[in-house]
Amino acid sequence: MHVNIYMSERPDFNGASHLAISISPPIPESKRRRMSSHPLSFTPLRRIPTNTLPLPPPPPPSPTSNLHRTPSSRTYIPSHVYKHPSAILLELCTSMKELHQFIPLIIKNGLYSEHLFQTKLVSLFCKFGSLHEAARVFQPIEDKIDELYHTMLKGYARNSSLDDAVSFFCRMRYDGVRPVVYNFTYLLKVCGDNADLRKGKEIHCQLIVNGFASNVFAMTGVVNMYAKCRLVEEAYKMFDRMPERDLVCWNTIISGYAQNGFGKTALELVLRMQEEGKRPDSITIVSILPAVADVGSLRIGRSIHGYSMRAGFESFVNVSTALVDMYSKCGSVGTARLIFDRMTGKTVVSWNSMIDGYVQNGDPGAAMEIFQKMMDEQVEMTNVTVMGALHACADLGDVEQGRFVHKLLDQLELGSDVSVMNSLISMYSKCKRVDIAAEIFENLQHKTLVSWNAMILGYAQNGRINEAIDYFCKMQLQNIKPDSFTMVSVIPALAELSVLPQAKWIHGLVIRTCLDKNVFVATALVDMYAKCGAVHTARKLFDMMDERHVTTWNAMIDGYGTHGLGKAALELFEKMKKEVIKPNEVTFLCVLSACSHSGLVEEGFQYFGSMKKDYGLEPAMDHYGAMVDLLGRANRLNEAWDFIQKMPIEPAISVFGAMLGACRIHKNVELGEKAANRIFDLDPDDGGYHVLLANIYATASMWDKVARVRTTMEKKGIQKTPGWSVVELQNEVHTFYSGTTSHPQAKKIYAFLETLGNRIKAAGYMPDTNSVHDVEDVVKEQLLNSHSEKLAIAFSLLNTSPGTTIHLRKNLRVCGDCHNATKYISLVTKREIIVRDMRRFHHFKDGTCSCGDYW
DNA sequence: CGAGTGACAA
Repeated sequence: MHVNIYMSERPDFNGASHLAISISPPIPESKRRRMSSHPLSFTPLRRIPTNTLPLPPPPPPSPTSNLHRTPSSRTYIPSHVYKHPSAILLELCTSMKELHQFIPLIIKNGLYSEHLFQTKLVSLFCKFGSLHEAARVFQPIEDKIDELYHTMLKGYARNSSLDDAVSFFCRMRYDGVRPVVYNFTYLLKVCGDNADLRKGKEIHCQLIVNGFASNVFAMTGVVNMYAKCRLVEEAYKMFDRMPERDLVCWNTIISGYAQNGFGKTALELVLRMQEEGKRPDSITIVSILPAVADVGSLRIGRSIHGYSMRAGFESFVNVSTALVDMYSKCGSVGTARLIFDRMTGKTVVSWNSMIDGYVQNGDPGAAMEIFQKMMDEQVEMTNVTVMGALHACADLGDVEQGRFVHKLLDQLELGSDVSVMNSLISMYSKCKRVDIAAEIFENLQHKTLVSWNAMILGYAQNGRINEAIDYFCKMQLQNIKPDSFTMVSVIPALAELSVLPQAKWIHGLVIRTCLDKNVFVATALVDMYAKCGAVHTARKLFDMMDERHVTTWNAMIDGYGTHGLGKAALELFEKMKKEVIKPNEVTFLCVLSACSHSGLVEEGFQYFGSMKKDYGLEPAMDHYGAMVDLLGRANRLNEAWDFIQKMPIEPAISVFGAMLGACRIHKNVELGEKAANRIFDLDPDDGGYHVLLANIYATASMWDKVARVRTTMEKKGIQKTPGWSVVELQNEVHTFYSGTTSHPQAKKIYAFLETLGNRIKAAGYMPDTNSVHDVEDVVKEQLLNSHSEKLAIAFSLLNTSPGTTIHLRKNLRVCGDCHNATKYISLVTKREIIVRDMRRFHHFKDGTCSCGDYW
């Protein structure tokens, strides 16, 4: 190392070692340090070093030179002419190790007691992050110059806690050091970074007391501090009061608005700054582009892009990266890619933005390609990269790629990053591997709220409702307060359970945690109440909301639809249009399904047409499926089949599935076979549709064909989804499967069903034995009687007091016989029975059903 | 000496 050689040769320092100090004027009494803790407090404050070398004449001041700043009481030394040797040496230090090597040499040269050296040393220790060593140098110095304090304060502000910085500032004041403006700028920055408003305000006061209230630097710091504490209004007040405002100050207030979600105001301020003759620089652009993304205006984005090009900012990596981000957030991922490809010297942030851009635009495959390319080019990744890649794997549902990224974590030493671990939990959950997600979650050392949320959502989305609710309770036992995300995960799980008391419980909890005003949470509640059969409660909640999202309207419309209240659904849709809420694809899906459940065929067609004509929404597969369902249920099967033939896109399984379902209802074997064949071409192994086809044959007494379907299923090992029904009783959820005998009350239930059977037969019920074959009529009846739905109803009747409404939920569609039987049961027992099946609600009352036998 | 791009869970 050349520096060491230089030192060992004992160079000639030209005697300029302490020029700044030796010619300084005497220290006024008022500035003397209190050194009560030091036994030598009476020693002269500024001793002249004993190893003084002969002084050269002071160099002439040069007006153009970069001035070496010292307090005004001392002489300015142009740095290019003169530099303190210890300063030169220390400037060559690039690491803590080198610094430690230098110190003995400097002590040996007798420079340790020089102020410039001391200050430089403190500064370097701070720079390398060792405040402890900096303080060890600082503490014993007897005659501390102001700069030493300022340097030490800077160190505390940059490396340590805000408390340490502030208390050091107090000590500095106590020691009689006069604060300079950059003491405040550093402190304000820490207050801002910590969002510590209380301390920020104190510093602000101190700043005023010390006469910096009109200083641009200080006040920019104040503006920034308030903005970072989320008080943009206050920040603007300070900004507005400033007598003069430079570019940095404008940038500060603009990014303040942008970062607090006021993109529009930020953009307006850019216009105003230009009116005041300030040209936006690259930092203005980088600050404003996220605001453009926030507003989502491609037009404004393009004009800012144009400005940047004219101003020559294109070559700045950060500007280009911000452009990539802006374009992809405005939905123009192609343009983002063009800019990305043209960039030279991409940073990891650029790569990350491109990956996230593709993920946000629903192209996880392209995101993974970029990720692959990044690995090929050996760009060093960050946790953000990995999170983006995991998100893409999750959207692809590709566990293998997800596992690959997971393995990469250990090499990157990101295995301890909570955010990354949370992304892993989400990825595995979305890839249907909740088991792995749960393992990661259990092993996670410092679980955050987000970890819990990800885990709860994972369970909820994988149908493991009980675990979702379990974890929700567990997290509260660990004193972790749920937020809106938790609620939005757990409420749909309860909606799936369809149990009213639990619904009310979570609603209460939402109110107690003050989350009831959150649109997403409130929407989830509306949806949940509708799915629990309490559609009117849902509507009350809907009406009480101050703010409604499209999804809120969708939930309510769908709620009416599944309850067979087609008219109410359409009225609400019209109201939505009047309130100028733009319906989306999902809205139309809800509307069409509402029409379908209520037999409103003409209305359905009208809305289907309006979708593209009035709203420019291209019908997707599900919309075609809904139309086939609409025609099919209304027994217009031939029209439905024609409709499928005329579809502009290749019909998928769901469309033929709707057709097959309609054929089952209306007992049409010919079209049913056609639809089934198309389904089995597309997916030969679906259990549900095989059963549906078998049922069609059974209804038509085509037993040989029934047998053929059954054989095919057995050969291929296709499983029929077992039917289940659930009811809630005194905070316990009871699940019944067909023919179950394991329930503690099983004997009682079957006995009760027998007497009940006689009662409803007396009222006119005829068991639909047609759909069962090969066995005696008595056995047929027994088979029908063991359907999960009847078991659940019997159980509820046995265990609730007369007059109580019965709610039950089943996974498949209600079968014809159960539907008919339930009508009679509601009549003879004078009970209201609400059944939620796979598709809709059935309200049984006084011998009729709300679906009007139309399901 | 003050300003600045990406960011986990719906």
